[in-house]
Amino acid sequence: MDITHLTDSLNTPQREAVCASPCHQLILAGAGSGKTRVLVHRIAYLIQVQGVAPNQIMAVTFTNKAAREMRERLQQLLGDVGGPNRFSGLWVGTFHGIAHRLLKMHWREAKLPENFQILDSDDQLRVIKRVYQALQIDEKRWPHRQAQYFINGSKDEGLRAQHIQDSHDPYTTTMKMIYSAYEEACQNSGLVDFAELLLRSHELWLSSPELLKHYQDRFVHLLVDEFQDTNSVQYAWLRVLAGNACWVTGVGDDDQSIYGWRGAKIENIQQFEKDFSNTAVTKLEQNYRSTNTILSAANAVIQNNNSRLGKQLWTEDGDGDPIDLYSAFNEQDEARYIAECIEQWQKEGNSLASSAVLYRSNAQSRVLEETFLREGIAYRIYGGQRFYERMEIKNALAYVRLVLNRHDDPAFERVINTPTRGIGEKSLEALRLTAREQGCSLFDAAAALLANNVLPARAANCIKAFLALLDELQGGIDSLGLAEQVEYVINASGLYEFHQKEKGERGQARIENLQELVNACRAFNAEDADRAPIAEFVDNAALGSGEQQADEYQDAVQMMTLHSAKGLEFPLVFIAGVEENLFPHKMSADSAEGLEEERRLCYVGITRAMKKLVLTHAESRRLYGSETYNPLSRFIREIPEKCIQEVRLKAVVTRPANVANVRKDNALKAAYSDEGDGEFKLGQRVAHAKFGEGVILQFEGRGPGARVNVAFTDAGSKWLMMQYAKLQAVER
DNA sequence: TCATTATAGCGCTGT
DNA sequence: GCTATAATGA
Repeated sequence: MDITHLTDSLNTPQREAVCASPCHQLILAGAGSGKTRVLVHRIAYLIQVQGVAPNQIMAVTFTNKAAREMRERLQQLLGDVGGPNRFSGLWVGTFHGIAHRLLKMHWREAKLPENFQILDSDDQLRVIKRVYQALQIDEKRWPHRQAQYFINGSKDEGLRAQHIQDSHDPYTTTMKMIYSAYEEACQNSGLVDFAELLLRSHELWLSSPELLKHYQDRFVHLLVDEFQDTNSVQYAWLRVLAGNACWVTGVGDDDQSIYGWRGAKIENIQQFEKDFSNTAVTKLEQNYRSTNTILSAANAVIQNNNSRLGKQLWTEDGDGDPIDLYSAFNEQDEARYIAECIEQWQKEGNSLASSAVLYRSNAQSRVLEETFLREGIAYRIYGGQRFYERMEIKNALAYVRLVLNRHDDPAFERVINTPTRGIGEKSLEALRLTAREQGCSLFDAAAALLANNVLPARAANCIKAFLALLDELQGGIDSLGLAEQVEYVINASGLYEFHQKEKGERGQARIENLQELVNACRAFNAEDADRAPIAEFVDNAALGSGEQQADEYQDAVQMMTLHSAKGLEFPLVFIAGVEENLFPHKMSADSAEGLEEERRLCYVGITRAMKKLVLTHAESRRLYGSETYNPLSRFIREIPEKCIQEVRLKAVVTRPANVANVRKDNALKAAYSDEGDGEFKLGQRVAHAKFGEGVILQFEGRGPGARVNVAFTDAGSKWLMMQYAKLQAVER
């Protein structure tokens, strides 16, 4: 058989991995070394050359994005070979998605109600808060977040509350108590959080040997992407499923392990070779993505980490452009510089979508966003406040969830008084109390209280009306299509009207989001014929796989955190806020492991860039309300000097830059051309009678009508008319 | 008793 | 900045 289409485009180590005879494989693939390509070609090879049936293969990823990409690339490779269903039965999905699928199919064995719902971390926190109330725990002494962290951390390690060692310290005792009550609350309401999906499906293997046997017999090849991100439960889950007769392929890069805080264990890579005998190890070190300069920087940075398996990326590509380093006065100036560079990039004939701005924390996106908006640069933000996490969307979905499962307490609490219908804290407290005493759901409690006639008339009427509404919703969605169902729920619940009455642009935005939700329903393709599409839609929303937004195809600058950039590549990459306390983040600075993880994150960021990398930092930054002055990130000093060129505005070069070549590139000409009037320059420190001292960021126009943008120390940044502002130059 | 409005406290990364 | 609580008004 002709297999050139599978091997043509591969280098020697890649080809060896793809064409290996059945065996356990560990592929250590550096950034940009063609990891996904190898994985996809390997699957195609198994099917087309080794005759493995598609339904004997499972491929697991971490993000929905990666799963989607793998599916698409498989389709490209195999699509025309054997008709549309050529690889039906092949399982491609995220750990969470596959675990969810298993639990849905085997809910009885997993001891879950058939219509169990997924809890996102927001919902989870709500449940925890309710547990605090029930147990009368002081949230001042034990912050809610701490309990959430404890619960998730325990689950990631495969530990139930009962497995937590009893000890005499109050911390463990309290946490164990909370964990235990939380488990009970979830079980009673049929709720499953993210970590629970994994833990539960692992327990499913252990408690149902015949079920496990079925899947062990079925899957002959197990392929796992981003292996360095697996946590203890995921690894245990894999090992059990693999059994003794399954070939496991792990693909990963220890240098890109950035989810330690979520329980990921790099050690799993080392453990792999011990647990699966005769593992063939392949290293992919040739990089096809970046210039030599970018790779040198990445290699130099990551070399400062101690615990590494050891890899050195190389490329046949030339040196390319140096890495630019821009020192901004503040975050406004930083954003302005980035916007200018992007405009220049676009003028040179590049698309906006070929550029990306990466940052350590989502809070940084706001200033960038405002600047892009002002400059008319289209942008698209990934992550941050996600669509399905918006309040109005969660409210709408809560109604849907209640229709599907009335015992879903978090959903019940969320909407019982949204829109306001006269059921306040007092009534709710009565419901909670009954639910707690009876060990039943809030819904049952409401019904019971009404039946017993123990509520004040007014509250009783309101609750009665709410329950009637639920009935009405349930009746109303029969025989409607998915989108119409959701539309109906939004209208009949009064949510639409509620948000319409909200003042300001906020309400308008929420209405638009709700409409967007209906659109998303319309575009949704249900896959599981056995389930109501609406139920599947809600689960999908909770698992975050509906992440596509409306403007997906618009040409726009891509903005995201460094974490969510993993696996992506862009010709032009900005990393903003390369400062101590921000990157590396101050929360990670006190531990060696924390710092090494930050460094790996930096490595991930650098290696996203194909042609050009720009690093920016701000000398002063307004963060969380107060002004901060952060020194340059240590990571910058770890990059060889020859790779970097410092870009500074002429106006503020008061001391010689310590890097040889200070460049006057095209992007900066725009800045030079508007140098302003006479004594005032960009970066000039000025004083204003009312606003105090500040720094000039930008000029617009000339003569008496000219305007100037000044970032004031106390008053924030303002646009002022030159002729009225009466600015005084301040000598530094 | 509930709804609305003003103020204090807290903040990383994400399935 | 946003959310959770406290104080105020209906």
